[in-house]
Amino acid sequence: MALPSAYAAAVESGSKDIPYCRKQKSLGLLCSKYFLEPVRSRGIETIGLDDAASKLGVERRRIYDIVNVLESVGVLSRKAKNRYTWKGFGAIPKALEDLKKEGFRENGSAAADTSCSEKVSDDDEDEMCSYVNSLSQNDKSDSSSIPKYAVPSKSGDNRKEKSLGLLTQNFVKLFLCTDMDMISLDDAAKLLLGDGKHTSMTTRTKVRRLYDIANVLSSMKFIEKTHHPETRKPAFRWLGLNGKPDNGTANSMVLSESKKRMFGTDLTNTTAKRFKVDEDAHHVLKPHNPTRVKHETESEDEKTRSGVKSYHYGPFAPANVPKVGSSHDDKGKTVVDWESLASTYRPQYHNQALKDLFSHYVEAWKSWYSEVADKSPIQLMS
DNA sequence: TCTTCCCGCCACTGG
DNA sequence: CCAGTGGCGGGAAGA
Repeated sequence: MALPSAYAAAVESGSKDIPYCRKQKSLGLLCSKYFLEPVRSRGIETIGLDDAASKLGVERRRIYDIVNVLESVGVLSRKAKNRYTWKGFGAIPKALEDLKKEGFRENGSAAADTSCSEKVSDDDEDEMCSYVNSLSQNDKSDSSSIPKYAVPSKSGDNRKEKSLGLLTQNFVKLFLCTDMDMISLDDAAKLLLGDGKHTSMTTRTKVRRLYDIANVLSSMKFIEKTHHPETRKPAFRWLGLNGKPDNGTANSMVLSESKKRMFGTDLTNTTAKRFKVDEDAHHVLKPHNPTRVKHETESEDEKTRSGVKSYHYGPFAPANVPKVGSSHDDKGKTVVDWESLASTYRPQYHNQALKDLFSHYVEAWKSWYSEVADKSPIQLMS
């Protein structure tokens, strides 16, 4: 039953010296305590919310939070009222792949935005705006291993638009579809979930939610908290499938996590050195592996473009792939003509804060890019 | 003090 | 109508 609170209950029952510790109640801890650790030893089955709540000694409300983010990453799926099915970590690669594709696809239709009035001159910025802007839109793609928070009907459904699940997916997309490798929740909050136009959720609230999300994603080793090398500001860095609890089959991390951190690296500070590109840039995230954008690993048309001075690389460019057939062909070639697409979609932006933020990122990217461009061709082993 | 983020009220939802 | 869900933001623990 939904005991009000383990703490309160304990107090009532007489155990006078229970040292309430907030950290023992953190979503991340709860998540690993009940969902992650045990699940590996016990068989794949279904999960009951009540069971979880009582076992963890927390109120039901908390379980919803955890379950929502787990579901948005494919680990769980709602089966029925009070019941969730454990999909397992094996479902993650597919889910991430879907999210990534979805992210790129959304980008394509972003141009159909409601109010495109302002015309900015800086192209790169436009692309970034385009991408992130689209994150706040609902989509209706056909992939299906992850819950779709669609139904962009009328004004009434703000509920879903603000859901923790959607926020989680968009947060993850930020890493998957962008070369951002590290970002502060504050920036993420600014970037995600609407541009304030219609969404009334305040940044502060969004940040609170992002903390919730970050906690459970951390417990799953999707991300890790660190500090910006220079600023010391706290930020989260993407680990992807590398830190994932081994699921037996080692192939899970092969696809989908084409770029980013190489295997074995445990984050501790493996890539820190790479972050020394621009001193004058105060941004938090670091672009890297610009050419490695397509979700497939094979291609190597990188050098083809690396000489050009354009920044129309993938992650921020719309990628509405022509797409063969219809359903899922995980192996589709996502080679797109970024250049032309980029000039086709000229999204607008009307949020000073975001513009500033983007200028930031763009600058960072540019300096990094140019440096790498004429220094040596990117070479990453695979 | 500033950051992190748990708690639980209460509005929605769907059965 | 009611039980299940889950936004949302106050405010307290932690650093």
